[in-house]
Amino acid sequence: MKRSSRLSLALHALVHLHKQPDEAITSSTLAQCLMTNPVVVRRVLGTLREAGLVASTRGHDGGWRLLRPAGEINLRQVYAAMGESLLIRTESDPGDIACGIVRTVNAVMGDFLADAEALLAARLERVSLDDIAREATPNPLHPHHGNHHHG
Amino acid sequence: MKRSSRLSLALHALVHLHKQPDEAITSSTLAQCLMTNPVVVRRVLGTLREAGLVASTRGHDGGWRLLRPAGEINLRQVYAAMGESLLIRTESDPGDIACGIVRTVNAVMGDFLADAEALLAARLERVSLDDIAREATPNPLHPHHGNHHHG
DNA sequence: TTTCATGTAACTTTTATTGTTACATTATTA
DNA sequence: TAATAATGTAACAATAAAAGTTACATGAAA
Repeated sequence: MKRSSRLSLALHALVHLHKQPDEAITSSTLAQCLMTNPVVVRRVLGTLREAGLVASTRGHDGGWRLLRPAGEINLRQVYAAMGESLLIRTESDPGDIACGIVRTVNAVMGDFLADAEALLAARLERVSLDDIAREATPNPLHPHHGNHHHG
Repeated sequence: MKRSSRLSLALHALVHLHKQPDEAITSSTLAQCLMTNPVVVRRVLGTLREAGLVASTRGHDGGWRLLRPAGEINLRQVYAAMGESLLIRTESDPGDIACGIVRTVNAVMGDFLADAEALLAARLERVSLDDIAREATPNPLHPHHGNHHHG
């Protein structure tokens, strides 16, 4: 795994958990699916656990499970749980703000990004984990071309 | 300069050029204002030049100028010129797409981000360089609190 | 008590960005 | 034409952020 983000790792793991609800999946197994390291999986799923989306059990037959139906988990929750911004940061470092222009650019961009953030969150809320899972195993009636969540 | 992005550097430089329209400003002078290196300034402004927003002249009394009135330059143009995405990339590396779930996650997120990108671009288009420049020298009638471009 | 799993700290590797040096190119001016 | 002052750009170094790895403690079940 090179350029992936924790967000897409999280989504990928959640889909796997959703598709195998009967038994817990270990970090090692997930790591193979996600082509990464068990510790990385624990780090990512650990933050999802703090958000109440998954649970982990230790010891024999331990591993990770979904705590809620996939239809009740939306991407906004996942994205919020990961604490990542979908938007880049444009602020300069603290030493720079002596310049009034820098402050203004930061302020304008900050306002813009805050607006945009809210906008994106509202859109993410409309995509559920189940939406993704359904696309991952296309219904024969709806072949898997790119007719996604638009609208 | 540590965490700044090329986008905010570009905006900062453009405001400076706007505020001093009478003579060209050199990379070195701008570098001092932006607290960075002349070469970095050239790199950033070089891409803005390709987009037709600024011009550079070499030799004696050379430097950088704005090519258009600040009211005709909007943030969408700047952002497009810089070739940067405001959104993070969530795609995994090519080796990962053997997994159908990864492909689906990538596809869904890709669609979402493409939508979001268009949305943000439309909003950026409504902010002009002049808007920023005016805030940087607040009109006494409109003190400089955070009444920015919302709406 | 052995085994298997997570929890987590510490460290290394990798990648992207930024900063820097050096020098060629071009334009102006004395 | 020579000196000067600027950009253009390649090549490299430094930095920071992210991911990968190792090692081991902790907890639960057989």
